[in-house]
Amino acid sequence: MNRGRPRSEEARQAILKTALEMCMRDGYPQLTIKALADEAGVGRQTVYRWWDEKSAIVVEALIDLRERELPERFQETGDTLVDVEQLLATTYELTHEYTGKALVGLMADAQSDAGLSDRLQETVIGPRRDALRDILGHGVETGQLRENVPLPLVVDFAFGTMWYRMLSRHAPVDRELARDITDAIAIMLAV
Amino acid sequence: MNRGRPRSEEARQAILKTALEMCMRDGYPQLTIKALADEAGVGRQTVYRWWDEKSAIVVEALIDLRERELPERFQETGDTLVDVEQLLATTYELTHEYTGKALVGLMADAQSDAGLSDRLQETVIGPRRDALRDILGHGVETGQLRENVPLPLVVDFAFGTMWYRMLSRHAPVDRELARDITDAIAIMLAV
Amino acid sequence: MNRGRPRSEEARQAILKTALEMCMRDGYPQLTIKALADEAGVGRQTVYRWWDEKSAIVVEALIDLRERELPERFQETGDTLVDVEQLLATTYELTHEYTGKALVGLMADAQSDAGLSDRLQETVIGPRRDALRDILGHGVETGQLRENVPLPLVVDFAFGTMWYRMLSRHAPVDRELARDITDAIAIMLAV
Amino acid sequence: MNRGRPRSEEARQAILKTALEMCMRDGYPQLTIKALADEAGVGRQTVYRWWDEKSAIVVEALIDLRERELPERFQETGDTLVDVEQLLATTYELTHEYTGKALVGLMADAQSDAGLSDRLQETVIGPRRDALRDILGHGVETGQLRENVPLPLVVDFAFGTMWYRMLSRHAPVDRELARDITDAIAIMLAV
DNA sequence: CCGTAATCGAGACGGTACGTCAAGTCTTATA
DNA sequence: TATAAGACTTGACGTACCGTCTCGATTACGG
Repeated sequence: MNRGRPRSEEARQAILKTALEMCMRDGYPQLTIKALADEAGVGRQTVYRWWDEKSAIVVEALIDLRERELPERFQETGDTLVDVEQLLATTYELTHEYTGKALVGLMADAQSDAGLSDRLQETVIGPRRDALRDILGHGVETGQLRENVPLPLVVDFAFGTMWYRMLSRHAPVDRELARDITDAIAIMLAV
Repeated sequence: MNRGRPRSEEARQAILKTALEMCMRDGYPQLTIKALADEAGVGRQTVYRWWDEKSAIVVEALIDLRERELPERFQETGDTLVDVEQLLATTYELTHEYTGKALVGLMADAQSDAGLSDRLQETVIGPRRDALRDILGHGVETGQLRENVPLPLVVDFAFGTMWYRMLSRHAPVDRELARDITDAIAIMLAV
Repeated sequence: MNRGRPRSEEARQAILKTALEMCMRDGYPQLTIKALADEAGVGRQTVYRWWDEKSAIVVEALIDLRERELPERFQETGDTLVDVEQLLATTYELTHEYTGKALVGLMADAQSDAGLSDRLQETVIGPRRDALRDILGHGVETGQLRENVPLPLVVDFAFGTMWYRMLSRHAPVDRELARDITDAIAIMLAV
Repeated sequence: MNRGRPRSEEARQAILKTALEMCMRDGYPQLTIKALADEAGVGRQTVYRWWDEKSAIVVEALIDLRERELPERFQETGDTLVDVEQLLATTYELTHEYTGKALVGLMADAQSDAGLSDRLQETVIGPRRDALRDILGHGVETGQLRENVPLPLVVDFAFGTMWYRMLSRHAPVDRELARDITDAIAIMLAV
């Protein structure tokens, strides 16, 4: 049976919230477990008891954030190009403002951590790709877009540009980019 | 007038070579100054004398590699689409095989290091973009490609997809991608 | 209220014991924090957490030793000359055999460290001087020694000779010296 | 035959002078070869070419100083007690003001360097002892002092007190001490 | 309502890499 | 050949964080 003191939800929230804040403020590499525990007002052991490594903390924090933020920002309309632009605008904004540094750090860590790579694929990369692809696929089905175009490459275009700009900062990641990409997709997929 | 013992070119080469090797083998975060010095058979102080931080070492190593490898792999033909595919194929291969992990690590570090970000822009990101844009621009000038298409976005497409795939590993970065991207560009820029 | 994991008395003892051993064996200058930590089987940080500098470690080790060794070796008899000789013999032996190199090193360090100088005065030099002076003073009070002799200079004689010989090694510091010095004091202070 | 550039006497003097200055100013342990060479405006190799270790430099500097200073400060009179006091006063002053820190440092180093210990005995400790002993011996011969007193112990008294006070700083080493010690010797050796 | 047991914050533990400093050696051009 | 300059390898310095441990104090549940 359940015995002993139950896990403190308060501590969990404080850790996740502080982790994201520190990522945004100082950058992912500067987020250390020690600093995180201190700033969250939590014992270091409490962190290690529930998470193996700092990437796991940040991933969980990102999922929590997504579940809170995405639904209330994005509603499909059925008009493919409108939905695409809306999805991209929402994704770009959320990623750029709140989770950019954290995600780049996670991706970098994943380069030498296959498990983390898979987890990111399942929880962050994949769902986003699926969402965009579903919209585009629906557009093809309803005749709004033409067939015989490799949709994965179109998805790569939309998200690849975002990542590329976030990494190299040669151009902004904003609402205007969402429109430009949508326009380009419209041309490529014009019936 | 007296200039003292000259810098050891041997040590410099050993450090740069070892740095790239360790990046490829173990990953950028696992490349520590101590391990690098030990494996290069060099005093730790010799590393610190010439470079401020490990990112500077890796950047210099990448530049050296590029100067050695790029010229002998890529020759322009004048046929825009051929040149584009050749440039992308060469860039994809070199980046994916030799410098991928190093570049991802550098980009991640650059998220919280403006100086490094600028240096990467000047030495790695910018030149690549310029090379592709020049080829595309020449294609427009010679009438091989149509006008009125935002070339920067096309460049984002080509390199963004590469970065996106290198980061998330959802699809390969290879010669086939170079052909697919070139095909897509051909469609977007068909006269 | 919560005080965390308590300090490890085991580690403390290992550090102090090893410090004295290394001083005796290798000499005070050769006692490095790193070597001390390694030989004591202790993390380096554990040393730095509790002591500012190596002199502080050695001083504490000397105090601990003195508290263990002195009481069981020296008991006053009331006969001034006997007590003097016994105190000197004990001090000479303990100093020469166990703590000589350590004390000389500390004294040398104290030349450019006023704080250390004061601490040595309080914990090592002063108490020794007081002990001898008390015995001599008692001898004067009880009429065993004559008055009107500057006792501090007599104390300087007894301990100065010890230090001088320990430093320059031109003659031994042993039981015979204790007798010779006591004889000389007997002549100087004969009633 | 002699070939090549001759040794620079200028450099030698600069090194010895600077070594003593730095000892007095910063203390013997703070005198590093690097800092010495820099402050003397001399190449580091020039130091290592002529001296094995820093103690050798300081010993040579002390000998040079003694040869310059002692003769012009001390002239024997034939009156034993006057000569004793004059010798002690001169020695105390010179040692305390100019060479104290250097000598303490050397003595400390000599604790784990038998060669240095011997060299100090020959060049610094021994000659001083001999000088005082000669004066006392002459006093005995001429009947100014009584026989049957162990002169070495008297010498230990005079110089031991000086060292003891220099080390522990519990009392000054000055002209007054020279008089007090001379008075005590006068009592001990009264005919 | 009392004991058992898992949690909590705190902080010491043995490690490892950091970036700095000086050691003693070497290699250059100049004198 | 000696010199000033300064790069070389080496190793200790003192610091920061790692991941583990041990403490008293805090909460739940089951007997």
